[in-house]
Order: sequence, then C-alpha cells, then structure tokens
Amino acid sequence: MKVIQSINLLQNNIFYYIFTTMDESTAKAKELFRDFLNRKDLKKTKERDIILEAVFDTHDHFDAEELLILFRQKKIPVSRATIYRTLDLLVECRLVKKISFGEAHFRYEHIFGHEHHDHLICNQCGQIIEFYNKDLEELQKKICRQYDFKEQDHSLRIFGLCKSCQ
Amino acid sequence: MKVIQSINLLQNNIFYYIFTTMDESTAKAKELFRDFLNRKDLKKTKERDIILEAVFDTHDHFDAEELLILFRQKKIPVSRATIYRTLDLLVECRLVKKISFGEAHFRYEHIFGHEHHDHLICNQCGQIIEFYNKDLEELQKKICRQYDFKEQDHSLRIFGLCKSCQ
DNA sequence: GTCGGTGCAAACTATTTGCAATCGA
DNA sequence: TCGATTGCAAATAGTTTGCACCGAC
Repeated sequence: MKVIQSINLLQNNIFYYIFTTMDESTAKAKELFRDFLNRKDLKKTKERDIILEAVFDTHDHFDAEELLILFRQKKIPVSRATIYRTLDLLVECRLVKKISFGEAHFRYEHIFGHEHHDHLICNQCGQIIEFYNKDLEELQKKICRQYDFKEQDHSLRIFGLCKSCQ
Repeated sequence: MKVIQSINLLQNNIFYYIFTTMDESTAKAKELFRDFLNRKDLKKTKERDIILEAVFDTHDHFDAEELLILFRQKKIPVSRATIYRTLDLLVECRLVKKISFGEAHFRYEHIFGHEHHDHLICNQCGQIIEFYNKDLEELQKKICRQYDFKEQDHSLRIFGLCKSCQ
C-alpha cells in the first residue's frame, strides 16, 4: 500500500510542492515519531518530517553529509545542524541506529520495519552485506545470562573480503 | 619472567633514565615490531619503542589522548602526532587493534598475548567486560561460509547494563 | 505570545599533514 | 650522508553550539 502525500514548503515567497509516495512502514514511523515528539513536548516541524522521510527512503547506511547533499540537490532547504539534531532525536526514539563501520564518522540506518541484522563489511570494495542469524541471537542471549548482563542492543561486524574481491 | 630494561633519553642536554620491567609478551611484541620495521625499511626510534611499551603496559582500552597525558605526566617527550603515526603502524602490523565503542573517537587495545575476545559494554557506567566464546566463533565461520565471505577480523559489541547497574 | 526550532557561522574534538630541524642506518 | 622521523602548528573532517530570528501550538 502506498500513500500519496505532499509537503508544502514556503521559502522566500516561493512555494515548493514536493510529492512523494510513502510506504506503510514510513507512515508508521511518522506516527511513532509524532508520538515521541508529543511525549517529550517537542514540536512537529516540516524539517523533522523531511528528514524522517529521507531516512526511511534510504535503504542503506547513510551519513549526515549524504543527507545534506541530497537536500541541496533537491533544493530542499534543511541545514546541517538540523540534520544532526534530528538524527539524534530519531536515534533517541529508536527509529534509527547510529553505527560505526570503522570510518572516521558515523553512519545511520533506519530500523523500523527492518528485522535486526548484522553486517559483513568488505575491506576491499566497502560493500556492506546485511545478514540475520537466529542461532547467533540465541547464543548472545546465553552469553549475557552468563555475565548477568542485561542486553539493550548489539552489533556484530565481520570484516573481510566479499565473494568478488577474494 | 621479567626483563629489566632501560631507556636513555637525551633531551636539552639532560639524560632521562627510565627503568621499566618488561614482561615476556611485551618483549615478544617488541621483537615482532622490530621485524616489521625492518621488513618495511622503517627506522627503530626511541619514540616508537616508548609507545609500544606504554601500549603493552596498558591492559585496557586506551585512546591516543590518554597516552599523551601519560607521557606528559611522566615527562617523556613524545608528541601527539607521533603517537597517532605509531599507533597506525602498530595496527598495520597487527599488534594493536583500533576499535570504536560508539564514542566520537577511537580506542585501541593491544592484541598480542591476548586471545581474541569480544566486548560487553555497560551503557550506564561505561565498564567494558571482555569475553570469549568458542561457539560464537564457530557460528561466525559458518555464516561467512554461507555468504562466500573471507573473514579477516570481526567485532561483536553487546551494549546494555552490567550486573551492578541494573 | 511563548518557547522551542532553525540556520548560520563560529567553536570544538579528534585526527592528519606540511615543513624545517633532527636522527638512525 | 641521506632519507626517514619528529615536533610543531596549521589544516582538515565531523560534529556541536550560541545566538538572532522564525514558527508551531
């Protein structure tokens, strides 16, 4: 199911009409984000809306700069500072995950509508392969019990060479 | 077995004599580092020696700034730039591992004389618990085979609450 | 109207780099 | 000797922050 949706931006007396199709999980994420903002007495702004949509449109591990470039290309006026501030909020309400792939900066991925997964990272071409393994999850739970540790999140990254780079 | 060892530093016409005890694994690491430097036609300098020792003295996950502070306290003249440059070399020759615990900077740990291990990280007090699980290693190998992926390294971090913070 | 939000530029943190002086082989 | 290494300070990359203005409720 797709939902047709429009955003109106008024800037320098020019209206920007942006029509996008929004899938169900984006719609659900929006709802959750709205609830989160309400709970925290924060305001719903068009910038936060735009960023959430861009994040859920990207089925990839993006960084803050990439979002900024995307917005500039599309002539959508959202500043770098707002991107960082909004990503923090999205991480706080657990719609987005902040991850480090061993680079000098952070990447993000949306997690709503996605199963938890881990990553295989190719040291040669940089390709990132997502995988999920049930046994692995079980084993980690077992390890946490051993150490009396209450797990909240985890991240397994396997670095090496992908099939085509070997 | 401990080895008594001395380093002489000549700086501003003052000799600094630093006597340290060096355990076997540090001695072995030094040897490996020396070989690495030889292979690469790089020079053995007192700074590189000092940094290697400090790294192997620390049984913890330190960062570059902590090393610098340590050297300043002990009045050992080694610059920040040299610390970063030498850590890169130690990572390259696989005596040291560069890890990210989700902070804005990197940490390092020496790996020689240590079994591979993974980390439980307490979100409350910041404590880092190291663990090793054989089944986990096996399972990861199996996953790599599934994806035709040649593993070179991996890192599993489980974030949550340690026993005393729950 | 009242705060909270935004954009901008400046600040800040971690890290890297250019360069002249110094040092190791 | 001669190129590699060092320390310094400046540059860079990523991110955060102060502040004046703007906008959601």
